Amino acid sequence: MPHEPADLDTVLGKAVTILRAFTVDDQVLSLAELVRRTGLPKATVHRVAGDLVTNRLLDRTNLGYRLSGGLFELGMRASVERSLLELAMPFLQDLYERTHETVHLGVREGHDVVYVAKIGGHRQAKSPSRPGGRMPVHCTAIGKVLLAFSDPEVQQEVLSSPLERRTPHTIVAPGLLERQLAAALEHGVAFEREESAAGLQCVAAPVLAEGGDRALAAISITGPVGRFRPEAHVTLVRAAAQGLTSLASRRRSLSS
Amino acid sequence: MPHEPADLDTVLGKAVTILRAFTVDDQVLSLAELVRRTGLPKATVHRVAGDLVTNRLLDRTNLGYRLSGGLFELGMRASVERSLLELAMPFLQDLYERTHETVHLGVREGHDVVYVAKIGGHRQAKSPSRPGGRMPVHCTAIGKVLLAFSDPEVQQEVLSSPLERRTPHTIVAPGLLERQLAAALEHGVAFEREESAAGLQCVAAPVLAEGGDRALAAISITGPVGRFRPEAHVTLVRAAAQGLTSLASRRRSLSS
DNA sequence: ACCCGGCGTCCCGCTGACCGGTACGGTGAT
DNA sequence: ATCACCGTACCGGTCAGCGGGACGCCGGGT
Repeated sequence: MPHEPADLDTVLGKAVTILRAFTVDDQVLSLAELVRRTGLPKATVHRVAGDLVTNRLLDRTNLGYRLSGGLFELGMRASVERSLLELAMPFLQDLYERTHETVHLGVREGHDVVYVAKIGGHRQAKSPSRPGGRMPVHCTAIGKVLLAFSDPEVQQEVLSSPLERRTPHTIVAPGLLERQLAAALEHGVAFEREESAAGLQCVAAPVLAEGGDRALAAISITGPVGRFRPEAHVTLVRAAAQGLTSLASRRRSLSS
Repeated sequence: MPHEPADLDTVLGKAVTILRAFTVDDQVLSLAELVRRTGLPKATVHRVAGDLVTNRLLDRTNLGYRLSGGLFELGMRASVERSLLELAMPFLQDLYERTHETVHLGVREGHDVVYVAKIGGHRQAKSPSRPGGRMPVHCTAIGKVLLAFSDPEVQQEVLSSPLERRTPHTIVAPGLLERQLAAALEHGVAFEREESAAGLQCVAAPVLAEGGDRALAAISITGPVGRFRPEAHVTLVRAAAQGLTSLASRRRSLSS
């Protein structure tokens, strides 16, 4: 259940509906555009958006509304991603410094992976991912490894739902995908070869929870097909992920 | 005007009041604790918090409520800090790699600086700053340089308000502070010597807006008193900040 | 055993905050 | 001029939200 449409019969529901109408690419939306996207009556959007502005969740510009800095502050206090980020930064840092390729940290949320951090230099491979952004689990290395180290039920849940094809190389056959998940579970790494975006390859390793069979998060290294061979970095990602795993086990940051 | 108390006579006001009751250190709050902090009636908090949970802005654990991952996603879409972060990462990255000291990116919001990013390694100097966190402008290098490159009115506004003393070295004399701001404006860098936390020093340089007289953000390098000399890194921060300045001028991400 | 303080949950009748159809003024394209 | 589309403002009906209060649960002090 990715998007429960939120309860539109309550102020709060309308408010978050409006907030969620903003995507990563659309930074600023006009009132009319908000009306279009949310399906709410114009007068309502006008009023609620106004309230959101006075409550500092939205900014008003001459071009329209946009998500405010206050919302950024709030989001950065979100406990799980916050502690994760804090613990992980040094490891991600190391990885970047040794490879100079793009490094990701992500968690699973439903059928998607949500990127918590992304580190890249000036010449980084141009990937569609963004911190706070989402990608389908089945077409990314991080997603696969997260799925491999999930409860079998959710794994089945994902595998049995229709798999979106992002590129010609995206794996949509559940059988093949299932075999890759098994391999990922066995070796503690997953790969991706141009399955989410053309010209990109990835390796990913899991950050494990206490028991060692469930993943809290995953780390990946991404590079362009030419210079970058995922196999060459297996030990590196795995080491980083394991380091983070042992560090995380010493902290409380889980729960349902 | 740091904290307009939000309108408590509206659902939305109550909701954000509850959300803002969470601080960086208090990741999970019980119902009772929320009641205490917000001053709202217990029944109200119970209901609104419940609504926030169904709207995926809060998580419910057996220990209490906490800010959810959905809020993190939302916050990462906030336009200004988002584009800033995206553009700045490579520069921050470079700075870290060359110095292996803690690197910050921050913006000003009222009398505080809000940290947008923080990069540090395993052995980083332990500073009180956190991404999404706040510090008073007058006791940090970033804050000073941001203030120096602000409208004179806001500068006066800050200088004429009581300045909190964080450490014995915190500058609370408006006169001295004013002189430092003038120097920062002239040289394009500001310093801090154990003014926000014991044992830490900083250099910061401004990322300038189109006109070149107002700062959008600032970059800083932080290190421990022993091995770290701020003066040694002046050219480095300044170069990074200028690089980012020219990059930012080619993008639309300002406005009031 | 007993009580007591603090917790989370639930109930329920009153009321004013929210709703959204409707109308108005401005602006740019045709 | 005309039109389409925008943002803004009004306003009366009604129902969602309100919060005092009561309840059951737990743990710790006596």
